[in-house]
Amino acid sequence: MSHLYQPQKIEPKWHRIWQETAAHKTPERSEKPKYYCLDMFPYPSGSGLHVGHLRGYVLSDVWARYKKLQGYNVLHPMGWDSFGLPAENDAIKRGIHPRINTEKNIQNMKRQLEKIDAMYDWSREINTSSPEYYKWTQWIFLKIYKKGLAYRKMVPINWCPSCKTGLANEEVVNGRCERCESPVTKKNLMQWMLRITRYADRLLQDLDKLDWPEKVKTMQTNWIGYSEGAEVVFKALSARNKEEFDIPVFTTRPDTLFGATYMVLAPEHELVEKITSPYQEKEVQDYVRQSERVPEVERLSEVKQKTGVFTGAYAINPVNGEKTPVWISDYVLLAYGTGAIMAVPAHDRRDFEFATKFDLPIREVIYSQEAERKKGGSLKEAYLEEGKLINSGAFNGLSSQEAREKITQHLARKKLGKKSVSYKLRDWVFSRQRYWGEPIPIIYCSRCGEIPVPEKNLPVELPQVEKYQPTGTGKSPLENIPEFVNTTCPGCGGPAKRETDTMPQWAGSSWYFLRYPDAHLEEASFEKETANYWLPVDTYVGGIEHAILHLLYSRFFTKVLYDLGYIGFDEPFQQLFNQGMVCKRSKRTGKVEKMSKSKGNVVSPDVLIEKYGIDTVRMYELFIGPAELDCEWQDQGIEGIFRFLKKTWNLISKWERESAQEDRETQRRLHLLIRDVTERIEAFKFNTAVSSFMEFINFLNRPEILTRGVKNKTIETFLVLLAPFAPHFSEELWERVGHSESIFKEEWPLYDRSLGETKFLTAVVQVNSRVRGTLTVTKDAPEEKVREEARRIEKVRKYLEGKEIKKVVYVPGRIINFVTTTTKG
RNA sequence: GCGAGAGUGGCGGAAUCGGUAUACGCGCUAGAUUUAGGAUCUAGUGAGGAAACUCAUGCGGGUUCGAGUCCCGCCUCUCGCACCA
Repeated sequence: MSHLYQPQKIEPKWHRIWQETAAHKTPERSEKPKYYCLDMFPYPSGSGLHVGHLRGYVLSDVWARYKKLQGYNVLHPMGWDSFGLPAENDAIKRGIHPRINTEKNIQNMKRQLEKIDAMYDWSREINTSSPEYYKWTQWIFLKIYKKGLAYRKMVPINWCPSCKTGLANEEVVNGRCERCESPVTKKNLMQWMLRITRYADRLLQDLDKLDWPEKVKTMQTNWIGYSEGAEVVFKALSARNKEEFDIPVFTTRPDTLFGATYMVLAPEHELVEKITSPYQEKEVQDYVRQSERVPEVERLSEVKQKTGVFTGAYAINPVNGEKTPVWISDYVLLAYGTGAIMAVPAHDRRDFEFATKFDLPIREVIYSQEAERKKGGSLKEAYLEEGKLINSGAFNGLSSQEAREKITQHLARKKLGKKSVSYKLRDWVFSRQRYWGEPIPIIYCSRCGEIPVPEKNLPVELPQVEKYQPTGTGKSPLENIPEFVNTTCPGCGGPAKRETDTMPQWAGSSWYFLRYPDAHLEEASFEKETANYWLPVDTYVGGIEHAILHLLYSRFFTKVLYDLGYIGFDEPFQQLFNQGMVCKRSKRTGKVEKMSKSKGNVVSPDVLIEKYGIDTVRMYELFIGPAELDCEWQDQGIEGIFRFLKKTWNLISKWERESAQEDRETQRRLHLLIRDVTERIEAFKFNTAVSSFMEFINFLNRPEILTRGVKNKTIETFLVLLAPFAPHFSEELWERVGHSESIFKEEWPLYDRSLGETKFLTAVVQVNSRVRGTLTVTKDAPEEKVREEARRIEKVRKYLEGKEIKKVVYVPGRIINFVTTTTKG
C-alpha cells in the first residue's frame, strides 16, 4: 500500500466501489426525512463543461452529502435540458442532426460530470428531448389548454431574424435576442400563447413565501411590474364617419385627469384605422408602417426624440367634457395597459417632451412652488410630485391622494372609469418556428376546428428528417413534411393537419423537477403522492441567468398543476442559491470576463483532474471565493489545495497505527472545527469552511502535537467533516484507519460546547483605545481584578503614568480600555 | 434615469454582536534537502521607521471609550430594469 497521496489511484477505486454498491441510489421509501437538492440541469452543449459549470455542481454536491450525513434521505438527480434553440443552433453550426449531436454532447458531458463523482442518482437521469419525457410535456400542455390557459392569437411578436423564430418577451434583452444578440424585429404571426398574466398576482404575492435571494425576488417583482391606478374611458368620435368609440386608458395618476390635454394611441392600436380622418390618413399610415419596421433597438435608442402624428380625431375628457386631440406615437406601447394613454404634459416627463415638440397645451393641475419655471412662468420640465389640486373644478384643493379616490369614484358613478391595476407581465409566446422542440399537440380539422390530440395518442413524435434548418418564413420546418402535417381528425376521422410550431426551450424545464421522484413512470408524468413527498425542492442551485425566465415559468406551471389538483404544493423551489460566475482574464479582450469559448478564456477541468485529482479540483472550486459572488480563476491557486491534501494525507497516514495521549487543546480545536465547518456550510460559506480545515491541519502539524500524536477518534471526526468536500480522499483514509463501511454512513459530528470553550480567554488591554498588551483572564473574572492586573502590565503602566483615568470600559473576557483625560496616549 | 451588490496587502480573500484589521491560500524572499529542475520542509512577508512607535479597509465628514462594520455626503466598478402611462 502506497503512503503517497495518489488521487489517480484512489479516485477510480472509489468511483468503482460507489457504482458497484449503488451508493448514490436514493431509496424510494425511507424512514428518514426527505431532502431534495437540485441542480439546474444543463443543456448539452458541444463545448462541454468548464470549471465555471463545475462550481455549482460541486457546491450542491457538498450540500447534498452534508445533508445525507445529517441523516436525510437525499434526492440529488441530474438530467439534460436538450430541446430548444441552443442545442439546435449548435447542431446547425456543426452540420450534424440535432438528435445525433445532442446524444453525442450528452455522452461527453456525462463523462465529465461522472468525473466529479457527485452523488447523482443516475438511475433517475432524464432527457427532455426523449419521447418518453416529452410525451408528458405535451400532456401538460393539453392540461393547460383544456384549462383555457393556452390560446392562439395573431400578434405582433418579437422575431429574431437570425434564429428565424418568434421569441417570448422574456427572451428579448435590450431589444436583442437573448441567444444570438441580433436586433429583434416585429412580425405578425398566429401564435400559441399561455395566459401567464392570469397568474400575475399570485406569482407576485407568493414570492414572500420563498427563501430566495432578494435580488432574484426583486427581479421577478419588477418583471411582473404591478401598478395601481384607474381605468378611465374617453369617448372618441371618429374623424372618418362620426362613429363613437370608447378609448379606455390606464393611469396611475387619476388625480391629474384635468391636466389631460391630448391622448396618444400606440401605432398598432386597433382604433387607429377607425378614427383617423381622411386628411390625415396618409401621414398616419406612413407612421404606422415606419414604426413597424423600426427594430426595437433603434426605438429604444431614440429615447430623446419623440415622434408622432395627429389622427384628426378628438376624444372627450370624462371629467370636464373637454375635446382633446388624439395622436399616435411609438412611445405608447400596445402591450402595456390598454395601449392608449391620456397625456398629462404638466406632470409626466414623456408627455411634456411630446407636448413641447408638437406644441400641445400644457395645463398644470398640481400646485407646486418648487417646480422650475421659465421666464414666462410656464414649467421648464414636468412636475412629477404629488400635491394640492388646482384647475380641477370641484376637486380643487384636495391632495393627490384624496383626489385619486374621489375622481375615481366620480367616474365610476358615471360608468366612465374604475379602480384598476396593471402588470408589465405579458402572456407567454409559446410557439417557436423551429424543428428541435416538442411538437404542440393540436390538430386542425376543416370540419371540427382546433382539436387537441387525444392523450392516448401522445407523444406526437418529432419526425426524423434530413432538413431541419429554420425556414425564415414564419413557418416551422415541420410544415414541409407532409407525413407529419397530414393526419386524420380525432373528432370526425376526416383529413386534418397538425400544428407545426414547436414549444420553446423552456417547456421541458418548467416541470422536470416533478419528474425525478419517479423518472421512468410510464403511465403518468408524475405520481401525486410521490411528488408530494419529495417536493417542493428544498434547495435549488444554479446561475442567476435564470432569475426570470426559467424560474418564472416553472412557478407558473407548478401553480397551474396545483390548481388542477395534480399536486399539493404551489411553489416548486423553497430555497434558491445562485452561485457566482467563474471569470478569467481573456487574452483576446484583456478583460476579466465570464468563461466562454468565444472569449478564449475557458479552463477545462479534464487536465486539472488528471493532474491533481477531482478532490483537489472540488475543493479549489469552493476555496476560490464566496460562493454567491463572481470569482477570478487563478491557475496557480489550485496548488495550495493540492498541498493541503498531501499534507493532510501524510499526517494521517503517519498516525494511523498510533494510540496517543491527546491534550485538551486538540479536543478544543477539533470542536471548534466541527462548529465552524457546520456553521459555514449552513451559511454557504464554503470558502471559509475550507480554510478552517487548513487551520486545523496547521495546528496538528505543530511539533508538539506531532510528537504527542492524536487519538484515532479525532482523525475520524476530521475525515467525516471533510468527506462532503473531498469524498474519495476521506473514504480512502477512512478505510485505512480501519473501517469497512462507507464513511457516508457515518453521522455528522456535533459540536460540544464544553469542549470547544476554554476557561481562559485572552483579553486585550487598551489605553485610549490603543492596544498596549493582552491579559489571560477567566470569563467571569471580576472587573476590579482584571483592572488591577491590566495596570501591572509594563506598557500599560507607562501610558497611564501621570494621567488621570476618566473611564474604564470592560467587556468581560474581551477587552479592557482605560480612557484618560488627554486624548493622545 | 431607477433598483441591487461591491470597493480591505503584489493577488484571491478573512473578520458572528461595533472590540487585537489583514485568518486561510497564492506569489515573493531567505535557508535546508536535492547532481539539476521539480517536489518537500523551516523562517519571513501591509506601509514607514534603527527602535519606540506611527499610518493604513475607495474619498470626505459624523456617532462612539472604540468603526472595515453604524449614520450623512461623494467617487468608482459590476449586475439588473429602462418611454411600463
